[in-house]
Amino acid sequence: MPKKTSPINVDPRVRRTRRLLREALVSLILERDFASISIREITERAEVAYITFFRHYESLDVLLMEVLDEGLGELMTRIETLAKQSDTSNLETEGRLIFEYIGQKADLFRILFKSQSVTRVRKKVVRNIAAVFQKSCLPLARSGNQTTTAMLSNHIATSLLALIEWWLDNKMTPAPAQMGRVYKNLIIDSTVGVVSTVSAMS
Amino acid sequence: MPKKTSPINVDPRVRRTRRLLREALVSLILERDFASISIREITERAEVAYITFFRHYESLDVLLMEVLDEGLGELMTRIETLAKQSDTSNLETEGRLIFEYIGQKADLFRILFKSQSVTRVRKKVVRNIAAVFQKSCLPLARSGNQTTTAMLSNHIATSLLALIEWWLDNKMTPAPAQMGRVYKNLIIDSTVGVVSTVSAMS
DNA sequence: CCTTTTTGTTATACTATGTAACAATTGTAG
DNA sequence: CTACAATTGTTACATAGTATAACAAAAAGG
Repeated sequence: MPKKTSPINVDPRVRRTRRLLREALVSLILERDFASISIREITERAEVAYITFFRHYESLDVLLMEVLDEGLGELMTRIETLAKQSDTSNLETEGRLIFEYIGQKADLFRILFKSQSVTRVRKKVVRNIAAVFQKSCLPLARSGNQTTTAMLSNHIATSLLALIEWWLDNKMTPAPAQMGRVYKNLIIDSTVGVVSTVSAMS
Repeated sequence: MPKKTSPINVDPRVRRTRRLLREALVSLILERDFASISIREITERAEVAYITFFRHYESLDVLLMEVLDEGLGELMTRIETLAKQSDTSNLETEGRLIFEYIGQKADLFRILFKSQSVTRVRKKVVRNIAAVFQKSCLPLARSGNQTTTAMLSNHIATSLLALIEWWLDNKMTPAPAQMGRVYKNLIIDSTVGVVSTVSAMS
């Protein structure tokens, strides 16, 4: 197995520097606007030389991407198992698990939604989630129309993200168990319920 | 009637300058990223002195706000009439009118969704739309729970915006008439349908 | 312990923001 | 038409951030 995929052979100084820069960006972005954060400020908080930043990242956006990728990968795998559920009770349970997970990594998701100038990242996340539902969610695939399935999976993806964002803004109430029910009823069931109606379009 | 609300008494040079700056920003933002656009570039394209920008706007964001406010006001009034519809056929018709209107002012809405660093503007728009539905959409108000109505109106607002964004990205197909039906079935009816189920939460 | 790699220090070029003083132009009122 | 007022243009300058380079210092690895 190749060692390049899981870089454990990295110089400890490099690991330390990159970790310090990530942590500095996270702590800053939770304080104020992403747009107002400079590379100088990040390196100062990380207690690292200014030029060191450019030895690891070509831009601020790349660092932000790395920070988000830290946790979004796990979210995607959870959403995949979510999308494959067809049983009613499992659907609700998996919905609960998603919101419990988000509650644990709340800081990370606050960054995803809060940081301005990451519309691009958000769109990418929406596309990924929509693709997962388009593949895995069987009731949607049953409607022959290509445009319809694309539109409905986009609806599910954006609705899920919007629900997560609202939940974070609403101090994470109601509890995850109730949010799991909301996910099932409001997002999945109601969308699946209109497949036959909407897919009758030309 | 006060003249301050509709400033017709403005110096024609001021009107001209502000119009040139708005047009320059719009043409630039449709070409590339908002983040990469500088004030210098805007003033050059507008054929206006650099310092003149600061005589009218305190920042680039303020100019962007003015550009968006040009057209979003009309959208909001249309959405208000949309939210008040309870008749089934009217719901579909008003949905069609919304998408016809968006098709006409497509450039403006592309700016709303495309321009990075306007997450703040987007959130504000969502809040405004959600407030309209929370007030006007009677079936939602029937559920006593305050949290539920806030969540559902947020769901409608974000779903509508996401559907508009998807429609613009999809080259404005299907036609507005079909999108009107989608609006009715996917966003309104399915949301109203789960009110009783979801509002049974604590 | 010696070599390699990484990091820190310092200097520099470049670009953009934002302000100020003064001249030139344009609009307006008499 | 003229004189006054307001706006705009020109030039200069202070500040801040990006990005790169050369060389010294420190840390990692054999």
